[in-house]
Amino acid sequence: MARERRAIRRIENAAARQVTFSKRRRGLFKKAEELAVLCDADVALIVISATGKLSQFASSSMNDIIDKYSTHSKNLGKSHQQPSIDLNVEQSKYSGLNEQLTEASRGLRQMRGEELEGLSVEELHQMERKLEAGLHRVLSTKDQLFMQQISELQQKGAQLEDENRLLKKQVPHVITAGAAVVAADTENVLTEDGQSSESVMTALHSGSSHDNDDGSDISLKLSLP
Amino acid sequence: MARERRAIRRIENAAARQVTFSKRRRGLFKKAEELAVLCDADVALIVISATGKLSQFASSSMNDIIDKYSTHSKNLGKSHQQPSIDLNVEQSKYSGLNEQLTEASRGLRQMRGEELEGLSVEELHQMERKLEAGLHRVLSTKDQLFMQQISELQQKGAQLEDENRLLKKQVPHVITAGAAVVAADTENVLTEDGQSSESVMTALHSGSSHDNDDGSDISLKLSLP
DNA sequence: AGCTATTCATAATT
DNA sequence: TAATTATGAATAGCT
Repeated sequence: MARERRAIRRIENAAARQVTFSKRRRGLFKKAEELAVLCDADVALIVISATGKLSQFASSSMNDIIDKYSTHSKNLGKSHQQPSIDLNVEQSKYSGLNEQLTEASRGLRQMRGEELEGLSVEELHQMERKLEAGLHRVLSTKDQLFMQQISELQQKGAQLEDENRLLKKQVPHVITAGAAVVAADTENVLTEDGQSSESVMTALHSGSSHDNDDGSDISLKLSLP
Repeated sequence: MARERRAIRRIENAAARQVTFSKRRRGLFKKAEELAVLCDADVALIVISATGKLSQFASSSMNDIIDKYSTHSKNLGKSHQQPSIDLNVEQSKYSGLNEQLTEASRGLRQMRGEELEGLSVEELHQMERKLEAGLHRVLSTKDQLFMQQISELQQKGAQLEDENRLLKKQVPHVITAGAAVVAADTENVLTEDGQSSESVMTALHSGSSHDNDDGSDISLKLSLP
């Protein structure tokens, strides 16, 4: 697209290939995001360089989108039902989460308060969308934390089971009357959440009515005139 | 890129949005493939339109690429020894949930723009309230299921630990009879991955307490009066 | 679906 | 590696 057209085949020169990779990757991610925003589509993009470095973009939750893909392609892709933890990735959307939420809070304060006169309908819409996005990410993250916890508990449980099996082998005759032999095969569920936040129009309430803990309980209400 | 620059925000007009979607999607896929070919990279692209239609591109095998993504994304991705999990059975528990979500999403999409012409403001408000309530129920239910699962797993873990303790008490007595070597092996098994059994309970709380690096810590409460 | 006028992305070069 | 720039591509608004 410049100076001269370049044939679309593998660039043999490694340095040139790397340069082109950087440039085109940036462009590709930009366009992926633009498509998602402009057209309200779910977009997931994964790029792994020849050297193995990963970059990714997902308009919502990568795992949600992959799940949808799996469903669509009927591959019965249970292979990816594993608890998903897509943190710590280069382009992770979560890195800016707190920042965005801070911004959202400010926005909410503004909306609640007095300075609404100055905002146009379009600005309100935009704000609404930002809040939606932030909320989506929060819910997504909460789900992931849940899933992660469940996964960890399952692993620990499995470990304990193994351990117990071993111990029992060594104590063949010493099974005591009161030992709680747990039927350890109760269901373990790992189901991705059903994409709850495709768009949360006006109000959303995570009903996590649990005092308990993780601080991820969100209660947000946004309403437009 | 033409006639006039278009701001990158959701295109409100449904028809225009669809047209732009088609055009840009084609361009995006083209560039994805070009990047893969030119730079010898693995590229996976999934696009799901607002109406739920899927398109995809993968430079090699979509599943391979997703697997690589998963590997990259997870620190804990080594657990190929998951306890026998029957996902399919449990899926049924969620089928109703997903249905509700699908319905809610459809409704929300409708509210968002498409076929609203015929509805009065009052009807819209009513719809909004319905959806709000439905969403609330869905999220509530989901959270409760999560919590329930975690609770069950915790109980199970605690029971296993008790059992484990009991067994351990008995093992030393048995081994004095003869099998010292076996006992040593047992110790090793227990500490195989450096994770002691006692940490089962702490897993739950690990998600919330630290606002660390990964940005995944969410503790935010937004509420309007 | 096609057709341009424009803007954008980027290949070559510094 | 990061700019610069000339040029080919992509695409927004129309029809």
